Order: sequence, then C-alpha cells, then structure tokens
Amino acid sequence: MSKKLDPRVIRTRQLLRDALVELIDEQGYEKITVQDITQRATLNRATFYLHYRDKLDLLYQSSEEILHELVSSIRPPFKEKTDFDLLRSYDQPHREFVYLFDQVAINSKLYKVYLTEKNIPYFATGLKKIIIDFVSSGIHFMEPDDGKLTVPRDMAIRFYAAAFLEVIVWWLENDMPYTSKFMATQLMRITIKGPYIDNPFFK
Amino acid sequence: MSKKLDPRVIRTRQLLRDALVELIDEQGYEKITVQDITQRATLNRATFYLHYRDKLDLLYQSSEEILHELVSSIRPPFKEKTDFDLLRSYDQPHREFVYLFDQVAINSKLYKVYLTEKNIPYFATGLKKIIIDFVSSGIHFMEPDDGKLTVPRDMAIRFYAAAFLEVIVWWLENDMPYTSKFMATQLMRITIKGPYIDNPFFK
DNA sequence: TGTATTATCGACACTGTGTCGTTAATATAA
DNA sequence: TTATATTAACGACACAGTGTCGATAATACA
Repeated sequence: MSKKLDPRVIRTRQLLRDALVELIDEQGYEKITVQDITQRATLNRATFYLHYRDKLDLLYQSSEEILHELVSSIRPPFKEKTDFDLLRSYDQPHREFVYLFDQVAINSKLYKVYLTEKNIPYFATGLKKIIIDFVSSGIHFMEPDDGKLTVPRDMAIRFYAAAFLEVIVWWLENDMPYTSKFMATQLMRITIKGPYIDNPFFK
Repeated sequence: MSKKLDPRVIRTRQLLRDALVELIDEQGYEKITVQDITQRATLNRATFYLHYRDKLDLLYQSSEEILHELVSSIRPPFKEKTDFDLLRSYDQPHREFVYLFDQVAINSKLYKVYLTEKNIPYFATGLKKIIIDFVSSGIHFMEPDDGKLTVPRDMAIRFYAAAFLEVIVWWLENDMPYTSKFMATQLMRITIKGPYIDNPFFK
C-alpha cells in the first residue's frame, strides 16, 4: 500500500506543517502566503509545490492526519456499558469523553490554533462531523426511540455536538485549566441535568 | 451625525453587498476576487475602492449592519417576566427566542450563506457573541447563584450559546421547516429538560 | 560507490491588487 | 432649468504572489 517514504520527504512535510501552525498563530490564515511558509520552513518555494497543491491543500492534509488520530482514539464508543453502568454514570466521566479531551491535549497547540483562530477552513468542520457521529451514537445508545426525545433527533444531535465542541474550544482558550476527567464529567452533568441544580420544571 | 447619503452611493453599496452574497453562495468566499464582485455588480473595479478597503471590509460592513438589526430586535431580553411566568413557560416559546428566529428568517438568504458557507470571516463569530450575551443574561435571570449551576457558569454559557447557534444553522440548512414559535419552544424544552423525556437521573 | 529520488535555484508568464489622473454622469440646491 | 459638487467610469501603472519550467546540486539507499 504505502511505499516507504524518503526521510527527507518526511522532514520537509513536517517543516511545512509546523511552519503553517506557527504562522497562522502569528498572522492568521488569510494573510499567509506560500512564500511565507517556505521561508519559515527554510525551504525553497518550488519545493512546496512538490508536496502540496497550495496553502489550502497543506492545511487539509495536516487536519486530516490529526483528525484521523482522534477518530482512532475514541472508537468504538458506547458499545460495552450495561444499563446498570449507565444509570450510575451520570456524574462519572465516560471513558470516551476522557479520551476525546486527552487526544486534544496531546496536540493542544495545533487544536488551539486551528479551532480558535478565525477563518481556518476545514478543521472545525471536520471535527464537528466527528463529534456529531459521537453524539449520535451516544444518544441512540441511550434512547433509540424518537418518541422519547424532547425534541427532533437531528436537532438534539446538532445541539449537543456544537455544545461539546464549544466546550473543547473554551477549554483550549483557557489553557486547559481542568483535567480531561473533570471536563468529561462536566459534559455529562450538563447534558443529563441541564444548567440548573434545582430544576423547578421536573415532576 | 450621519450626513445624508447620495442615492447613487446607497445603490452602489447595495449592489456590491448583494453581489458578495451571490458569489459566496456560488463559489465560496476564498475564491472570490474584487474583480468578480464589481463585474457581478456591473461596476468598475476602481469604484469598489471608493467604498470599501477590500473584500474583507465589504464583508465586515455587511455583517455589522445585519447583526446590529438583530441586536435591536432582541433587546432588552429577560426583563419583564415574573417568576410565575417563568415557571409556566418551560414548554412555551419565549418572546425573545421567537424574535431571534424571526429576524433570521427576514434575512434568511444572507444568514444561510454567511453561516453555512465555510470560511466566512466574522459573521458567525459576531453572531455567537450576540448569542453569548443573550444566554448569559438568560441564565443569570434564571439563576444568579453560581453554586446552583451544574457546571461553571462560563462553561454553561458557552455550551448553550454554541448549541443555540447550531440549531439556527440547522434550521437554515433545512430551509426553515418549522415556525419561529416552534423552534423557540424546542430550544426551551431541550435546555430545561435535556434530551430525554424519561430522564432516569432525576430524583 | 552508483543510481534514483528529492531539493535548490533562477526565470518565466500570469493573475489580482491598490492607486493614479482624467473624463463623464448624476444628484441636489439655487 | 441651470450650476456645482459629488461620485462613477475608464485606462494605465507598479507591485505581490502564484504556479511551472529546466538545469543543477545534494542526499538516501541498495
């Protein structure tokens, strides 16, 4: 399948990818030129085109690689727990949530830049798709019957997926002030219990 | 304050703004050039620079105008309801939520393009800020005591703000299949009751 | 060491940008 | 209606960055 890569190629691509993250952090994605990237990576501009079509292609490939690692680490979700475990776990961190935050922490520099810098194509979209799948399987596992959901299933999935992603961004923006385990617990709490401890609306 | 504008100026700017929305819809924001915009607007390219600094400036000013209208329409939120109203309203649409969806519907073409096309600078960010303020005042009105929230206040605000914004995007992507009133009701339900009707985790 | 692969380098045409100065069109007020 | 100020149109310019060449140098690996 994949032929062995020349070490120089690996080195060159890594230099370009690192340069991209740095430059986005410093100047924002739009302002960056291919010239800037190759200059920062101490490579000739023509070399860039031996590996990537353009600036966007470099971003895509970098993103794909990181997101693929994430998917591998949180799959398969929601397959092993018993109902008993579930009932006890509303205030405990789910294993899969912890893995999610752990994986973000491992590449926190890239995640922070790609998620908090504005106008970065693809990455946030790709991550949101992953989280939508994650939330979808979670809600389906908890409640496969549409009639027992408070709102349409699609709406609920999008609602919580976007909310989870935003909490990840919040965590990164604040330089990860809590542990992955704590964050996973919080997500579980707010999802199951809502925002208020003393909720006057429950029978 | 604001001097009277030449009708030609109003016309020119409107032509440019409309052309921008159309072209983003057709080709995506990044591919568009100032040349494209002025060509679509049947104006000379130099005319563009009499009104806007560059493509981004045109986008910013268009966005600001629309978002300002939105803020005006949902302010002041959460000031008049009594506790009694609140207790009854968990399954009723809040007036402010309805206004929010109504305002989106009025400019649905622009909202849809600016929110669903990827890599549009500023607009989603600006709207998210508005919704964060909205959610923040709502949660504060319902529960000013941090100790009675299930998670840290900042986290909860970001959680629900992102979720609400995503539901708006979902609504637009599906060409507004429900009324504003229905959507507002759904948001209230999922926020207060969570995703599941039969929630086994409540005492 | 020999050979294939990759990187470097300088150069090229091309596209889009931002800004001129000049001329034409048009809104508004006298 | 006419005068005048404002704005638009137009063509031209230097400039940035792009993507691609062909020739040459450096390097990995067998």
